[in-house]
Amino acid sequence: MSQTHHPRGSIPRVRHARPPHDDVPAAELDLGDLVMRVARTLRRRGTAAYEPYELAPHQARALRVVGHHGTMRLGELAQHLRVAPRSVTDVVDALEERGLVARSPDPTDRRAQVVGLTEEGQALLTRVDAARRAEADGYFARLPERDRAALRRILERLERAGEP
Amino acid sequence: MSQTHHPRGSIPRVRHARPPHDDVPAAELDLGDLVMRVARTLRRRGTAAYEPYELAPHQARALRVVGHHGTMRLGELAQHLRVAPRSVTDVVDALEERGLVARSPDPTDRRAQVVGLTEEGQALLTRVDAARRAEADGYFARLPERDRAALRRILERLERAGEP
DNA sequence: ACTCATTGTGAGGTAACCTCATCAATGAAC
DNA sequence: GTTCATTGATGAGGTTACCTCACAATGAGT
Repeated sequence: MSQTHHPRGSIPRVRHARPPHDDVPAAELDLGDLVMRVARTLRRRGTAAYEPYELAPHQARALRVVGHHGTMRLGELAQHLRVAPRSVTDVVDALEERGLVARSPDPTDRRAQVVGLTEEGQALLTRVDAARRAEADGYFARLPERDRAALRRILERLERAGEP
Repeated sequence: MSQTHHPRGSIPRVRHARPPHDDVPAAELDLGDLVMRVARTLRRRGTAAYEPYELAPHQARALRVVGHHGTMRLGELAQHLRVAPRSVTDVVDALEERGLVARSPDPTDRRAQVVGLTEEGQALLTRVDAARRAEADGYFARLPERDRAALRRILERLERAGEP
C-alpha cells in the first residue's frame, strides 16, 4: 500500500501548517503584487486540492491540456503551458511514470514525440476536472458572477496581447 | 566593478531566452489558470525589471513593504508578504547582506528582532519604486484605466475575504 | 517555580522554473 | 548526394521561492 517510491515528480508531503494569514490590509500593493498574492493562494489551495490524486498543480494543468486538446507534441505542450520546452520534459516524465500519459513517436517527424492520455489518465482527468471545479467554487465563489466574468475578460485581454 | 561575490540571495544570471509565446488561445482555461499565467508572465518580467538592481522580485517586494510600512518585526513582515515566518529569514538575510536593511533587537521583546531600511536601502527603494511603476506601465498599460481599477478591486476583494 | 506559547533560525526538502550543451533528424542549398 | 544551419527533445546543473521540523531563548500565566 505505502507507495514508498517517489520517483521524480512526486508529491511527498503537503501539510501547509496554516500559513499565517491575518487581515493585513492590501493597501499600498500594486496590481502586480495583488496578482502574485492571489497566485500564491491559488497554488497553495491547488496543491491541497490535487493532493488526493497525488498530482502537483502543474502536473494537473498539463494533464488537462493534453486531455482537452488531444495528443500533441511536447513542444506544443510547452507553448500551451507557456514554459520553456525543457520544462515539460519533467512534467511529462512524471505523468508518464504514473501511467497517465504516454509518449509515442511523431509519425511525421522522427525527431519529435507526441504525448497523449492513457486510459488511466483519461479516467483521472475526469475526476480532476471535478475537483478543480469544486476548488474554484471554493475560492472564486467569493466573487459575484459579474466580477468573475469581468476578471476572466480582463485577464484574457492581458495575456492575449502580443508580447509577454 | 564586477561584484564577483554572490553570497546567498544573489541573482547571477537572468537571460530568459525569449520564452515561447505564440498566440495559443486562452480557451478552456479557467480563472485559476489565467491567474497563474499572468503571474508567470509577471514573474518573468519582474525578474528582468529588477535585474539592474540585482534584486529578485521577492526581495524587491520585501524592501517595499519594509520601506513603506516602516521598521517592523520579522514575523510581521511574514504576515504582510503572506509567507511562512521562516521564509522571511532568507529574504532579510539577503537584503541585509547587501546592506539594504538592518536587523536590530526589538526593545520590547528580547526574543524578537525588527528590520528597517538602511540609508542605502532607502535610496534603492526610491529607484526601485520608479522602475516598478515603469514596469507596470509596460504590462498593465495594455488595459484601459477602467479595467485596471476593476482588476484591482476584484483582486483585493478576493484576498480580503477571511480564509486563504 | 513550572508550564506553555511565541520568535526567529538552522537544517533539510520540494516544485517549478531556467540555461547550456548535446544528439538525432530535417530540410534547404549547393 | 553532401554539407549545414535548424529544430525537437533531453541530460546536467542551477535558481527562486516556498515549505516543515526541531530548537534555544524568552515571555506570560498559574
